[in-house]
Amino acid sequence: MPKVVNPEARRLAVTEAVFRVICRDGLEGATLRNIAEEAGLAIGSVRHYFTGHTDLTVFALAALRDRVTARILGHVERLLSADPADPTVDQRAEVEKLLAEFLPLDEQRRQETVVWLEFVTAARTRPELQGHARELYDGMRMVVGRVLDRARRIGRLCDDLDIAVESERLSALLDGLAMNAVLQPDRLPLDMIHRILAGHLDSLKEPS
Amino acid sequence: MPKVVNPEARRLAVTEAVFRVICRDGLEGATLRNIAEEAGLAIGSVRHYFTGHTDLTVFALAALRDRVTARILGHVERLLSADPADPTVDQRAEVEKLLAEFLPLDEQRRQETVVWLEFVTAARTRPELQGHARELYDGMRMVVGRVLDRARRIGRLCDDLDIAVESERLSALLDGLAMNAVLQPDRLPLDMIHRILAGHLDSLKEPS
DNA sequence: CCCGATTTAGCATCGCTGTGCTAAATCAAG
DNA sequence: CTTGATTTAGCACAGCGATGCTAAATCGGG
Repeated sequence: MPKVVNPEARRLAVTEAVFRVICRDGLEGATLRNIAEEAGLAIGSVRHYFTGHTDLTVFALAALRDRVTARILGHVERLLSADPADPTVDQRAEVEKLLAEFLPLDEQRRQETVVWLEFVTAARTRPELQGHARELYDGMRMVVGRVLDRARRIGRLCDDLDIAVESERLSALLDGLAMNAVLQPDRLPLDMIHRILAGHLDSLKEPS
Repeated sequence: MPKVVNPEARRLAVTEAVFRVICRDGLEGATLRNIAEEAGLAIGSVRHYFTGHTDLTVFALAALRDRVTARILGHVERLLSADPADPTVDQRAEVEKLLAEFLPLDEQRRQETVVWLEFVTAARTRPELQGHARELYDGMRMVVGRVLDRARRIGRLCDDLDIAVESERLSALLDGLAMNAVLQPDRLPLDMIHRILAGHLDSLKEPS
């Protein structure tokens, strides 16, 4: 009987409007009115799918987490299931490709990085965001840790390195690069980012 | 004839109230009302020293830049003027101490780091903050670059490293560490931060 | 004492926010 | 076509923001 609409699709559409607004005006500018306008809806319509501003914000952060997780996990599967002895796959290149997924190297990842930065900084003073923000933090450490674990297993990681420390160091480097690439794009061109990541991986590998 | 008051001191006092409010509630909570209350003044009094909210914000960012610059520059002078041949000074330890000044290892630096993070992320969408934010960015690169330059001159830097790349890599690592230490203090304890920095410096030094 | 520039305080306005609530529009089923 | 649940739209309100403007309080000099 009712007008038929896919509610989940609507929520996703609104969520993408949220991302665009945050990218343009920051989380501070992500008001219900701005979001509704960006989504091409009336404010009342948006409120039909989200009980309030907090709900919408938390939902958007969860959606970001899902998006990032899905994108990264694809690469993780591909890397971790690869045969270390297969000469046709360049293990080092695969690792570099995987880790580059955490960096804003194209428009999609740039948008995700901006939204991520806005959310995690806001989470410091907004308890309702802390949970998902921490999930993003932990998820990244988990992935980086697995990559280093695997490198050690196949004998490509320098022996005198502590994986716990190196995992945190590499993660912090990626976070810092992502942040600076987004905040000062003029000062940090893409090829410099690539060279930094490559140089860091070089410093981790077992001299052969 | 007038009531005598040191205006500059007043402005500084208000600025410190701004820092405290940003630390507690984020830049979003740094409204004239909140700041005036934190400073123990009436809103009208604050407005006597700052023409508006924008002025106050920009002034506070400039004050942060001055504070950080002054603190770092002291260490820089001490390090750069030290005699490389003097066996009583541990060059490596001095460098580590200098770079640690960029990290939130005590309450003062923690507050500065929080305020820094709030400002630089906000500067992305607020043109009036871009200038000082960029000065902070460039200042850090300059200091780190000088440290690496000096290390190379005294033969303590691995020969096959590019200073421009390593300067940016170390800066990004410090930024990432600072950010994560402030946003996820539970996950990144102080001794881990020290071990990461120490490990990074180890990876840069010329094997002797 | 008292004058007056400086400093402090506060009122009034306007714009924007989130949100409770109501009402209209839509469209598949009967 | 009629029906009615779903969806869309929007009004009204209270709260908080910045800010133009006015008025009171302060206190060193004459």
